[in-house]
Amino acid sequence: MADGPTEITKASEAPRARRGPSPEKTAQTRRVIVDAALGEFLEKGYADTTMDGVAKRAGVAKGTPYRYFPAKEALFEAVVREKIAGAVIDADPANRRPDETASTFLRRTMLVSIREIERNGRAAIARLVLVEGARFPEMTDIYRRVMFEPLLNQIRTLAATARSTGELRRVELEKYPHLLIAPIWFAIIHNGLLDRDHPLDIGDLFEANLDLFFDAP
Amino acid sequence: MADGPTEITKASEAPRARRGPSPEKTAQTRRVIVDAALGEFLEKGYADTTMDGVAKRAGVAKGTPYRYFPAKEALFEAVVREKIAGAVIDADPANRRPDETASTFLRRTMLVSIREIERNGRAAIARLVLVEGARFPEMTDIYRRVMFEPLLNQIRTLAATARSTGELRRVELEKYPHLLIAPIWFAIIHNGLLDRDHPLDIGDLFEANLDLFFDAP
DNA sequence: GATAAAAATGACTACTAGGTCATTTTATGT
DNA sequence: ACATAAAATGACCTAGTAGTCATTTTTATC
Repeated sequence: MADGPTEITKASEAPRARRGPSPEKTAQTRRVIVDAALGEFLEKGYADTTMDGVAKRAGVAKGTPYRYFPAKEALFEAVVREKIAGAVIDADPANRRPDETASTFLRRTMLVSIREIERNGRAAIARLVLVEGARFPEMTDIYRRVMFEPLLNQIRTLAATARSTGELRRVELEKYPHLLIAPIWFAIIHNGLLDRDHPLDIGDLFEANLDLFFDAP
Repeated sequence: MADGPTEITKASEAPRARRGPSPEKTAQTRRVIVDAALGEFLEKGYADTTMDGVAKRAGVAKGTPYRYFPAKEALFEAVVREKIAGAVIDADPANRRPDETASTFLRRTMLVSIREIERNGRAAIARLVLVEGARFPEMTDIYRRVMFEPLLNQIRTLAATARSTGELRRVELEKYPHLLIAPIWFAIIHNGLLDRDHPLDIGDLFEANLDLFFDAP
């Protein structure tokens, strides 16, 4: 997937002696470049980020990133792919404790990750994927498969269960689980793209929304 | 604001005889260029749109757009500025009929414009503003002032009124009028950027959301 | 039809930035 | 120390595109 400059020694050959800098150093360089690239992409967007700028920020020469990524596009894809991974908001019903209400469960799982979403940079990545999505449909596909659809399905399942136990009276969540996450996305674009000067507290907004479905305590 | 190629005759001078093509023709050319530019910007985004491409699409020569707009940036700004204008979703309480419930009023005003939002291209413009917003903060400012804040204020006012009459039991709307429009924005980015193949019906989503605040009929 | 003023043209320039590669540096095994 | 192979370098090449402007075309007036 992501090519490094080091040839992988085939198991069939005799493991030839390795010369030159250690693989650890190489991996480190790669990491520095990816981190620098993320910073540039977040600050300037894809089009306004230059490979030279990335190299400068990483403290390497113009040509070095090209030893790890064949083109700017590949660098971008690698960056997003590697940074999306940890960005999952999880509400897997399997983790629900016995006798825990759906409402409490959602506060313990979703709400907690949501409250960190701006601080830990995941909101910024979401915005990056959104904004560059038209140019990189594959990127958006990954995002959807990894983050989006699983969460919607978890919410749908949870809603169905909560309805059957009588905890949830409203029917809307089963048809439109989107209604639970819409305020999160709204706040993400609001805070980063629409009104940076008056950021919404994403956690508070989400809680207010939760109260609409599950009556406030 | 938007310079045309024709000098404006000052009222103090004798109104000299006008030569060359009529102002109507000139205005028409300008319109053709703006429309072509909108098309290109929507399809390719700002960075990937070329002035030559705009000219070709408009059926004019490379240099012609520059007679109307000094630079690509100015063309983009003019395009967005002129297309934002009509894109207002309105729920001005002043238009509320006597004895009309808040719920009915919102269905008659907001819901109607929302149901057209994809068809009439306003969703696409919203996405354009979002996606290019980082590069053109001024553009986003206009959007916020013209579309965003007025609507939020209208909703807030409406919520306060509906609460005082007892029609609205939930308190959330007064603190977070955003909760009413979040699903609209969510659907706009969902349909255009996240999952083009499975578009949500924005009107239905909005109605389901409305039912959360005002009990379903 | 001649004239003049504005509009339109498109070859041209300048510049930016992606990508290459011969050369140099680094680090390891002998 | 020396040899060697990988990693890193940065001058260089090139494609593409924003913006210019001398020239040509259009069209209303005389």
